[in-house]
Amino acid sequence: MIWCVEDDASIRDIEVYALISTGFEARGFEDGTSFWDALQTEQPELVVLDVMLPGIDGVELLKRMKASEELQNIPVIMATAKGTEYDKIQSLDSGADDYLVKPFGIMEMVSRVKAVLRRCKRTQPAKLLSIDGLVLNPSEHTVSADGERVILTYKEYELLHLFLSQPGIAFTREQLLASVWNAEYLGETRTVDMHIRTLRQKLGTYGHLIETVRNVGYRLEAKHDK
Amino acid sequence: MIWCVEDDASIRDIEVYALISTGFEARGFEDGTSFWDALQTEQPELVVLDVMLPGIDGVELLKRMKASEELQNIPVIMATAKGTEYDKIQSLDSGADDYLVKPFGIMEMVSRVKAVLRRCKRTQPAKLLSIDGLVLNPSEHTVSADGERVILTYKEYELLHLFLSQPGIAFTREQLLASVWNAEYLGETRTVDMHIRTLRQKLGTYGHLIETVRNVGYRLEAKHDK
DNA sequence: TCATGATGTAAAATATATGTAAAGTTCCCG
DNA sequence: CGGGAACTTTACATATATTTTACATCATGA
Repeated sequence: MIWCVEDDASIRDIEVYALISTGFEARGFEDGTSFWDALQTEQPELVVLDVMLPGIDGVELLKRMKASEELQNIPVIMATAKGTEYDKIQSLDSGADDYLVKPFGIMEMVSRVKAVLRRCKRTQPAKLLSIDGLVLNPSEHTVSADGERVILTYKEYELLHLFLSQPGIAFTREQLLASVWNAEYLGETRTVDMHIRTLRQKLGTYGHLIETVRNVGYRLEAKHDK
Repeated sequence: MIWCVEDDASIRDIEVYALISTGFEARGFEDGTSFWDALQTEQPELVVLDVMLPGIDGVELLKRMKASEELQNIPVIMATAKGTEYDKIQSLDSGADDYLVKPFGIMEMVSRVKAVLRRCKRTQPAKLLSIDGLVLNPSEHTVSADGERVILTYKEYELLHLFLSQPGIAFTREQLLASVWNAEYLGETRTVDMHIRTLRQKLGTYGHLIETVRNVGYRLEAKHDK
């Protein structure tokens, strides 16, 4: 969802229309106040923000966003009137991710939106996978049980990652081998069981979450019934 | 908070209004005495000061401010009547940060206020990235461990910068290559490991903060559990 | 209950990633 | 040019992860 804050209705409509026809979801705001109110309940992926606005101006809105823990990670592109050199620099200093100088072509805006989103995607904190007190953090590549760090090897981590990403569903050994290992193993071997064992051990109490499905493989029980 | 000292009520109101609608907090004073009194209890971020004032004049107020330990760091923009070259020079000599020649456009004033604030912001201490006694100063491009300067090469610095900017996050070698090196990465090589090694060495005790995430890459441990 | 196949367990054997050192390369600066 | 610093590559050592082997234990159905 992209939000465009622009007081000129015709410009705003073009922006929103262009973004929607490019495949984004988009929504327009005509002043800083309505935009700021909406921010309190919902957060967009990116904001295109005009500097000159009735009510609260764009630079002030930008500063407020960057001052907020929740909002500071939302990328912002500032739109400034031509020639306002001070404004341009001020915007960047306040943490804008890019700027547009009016009058700008609508395709330029779209491509800058894409560029900024691409650039920021890496920085976005990945969400956590968890069940009860068992938490897996993909971006940190860490696992903790009730706050205690659990050191896992690569395969153990990958197994747990797979289980947590689809709790409750049973995986055959072949599936596990295909996901965590790359190739296929021909001969029957106890490799998977081995790793399941060490994983269970390291998870302590939470090891019981990994159930064995006889003749099939393993599954992570969705609820902790201990 | 911006303070405007101006005896002409209509000009003063426009100034205050323009600043407020730009997002600043602002307050007006009609003479030098009330301004000076207020300075004793509260300090603004910046002052727009008219030269011609009833009671104490602007240049005199400026000199007093610059003579005061507490007040000398408050930036001041002087407003001088057109053609009074003498006032202009005297203002700058006395330590004004900028000046406006009457009659000035209200947006010009706002722009100069922003510009001066921006200029002063640079002088203020930059944001540091640190964990424990390990400090990286982006504006100085320096690193120190427990106060001791650590000399790093460019790549080492960039690596540490990346780690410190996102503590706890695990970076793959590909990500590190993409961030610190710009190019793409062909074939397996030990370059990253090499730089991690030298970085660890130079950081001494703090080198332990850089953890290796087997099969993935490296991560800066957020807490120092030496 | 017993037989049987599947899974749990432990330790040894193997494979692999990373640490380390040193040699080779590039690039910059006088 | 020449010297040096930073960077890259190579080669080997070491630590750790993974796989195998062998056997114990368990669940299930006749």
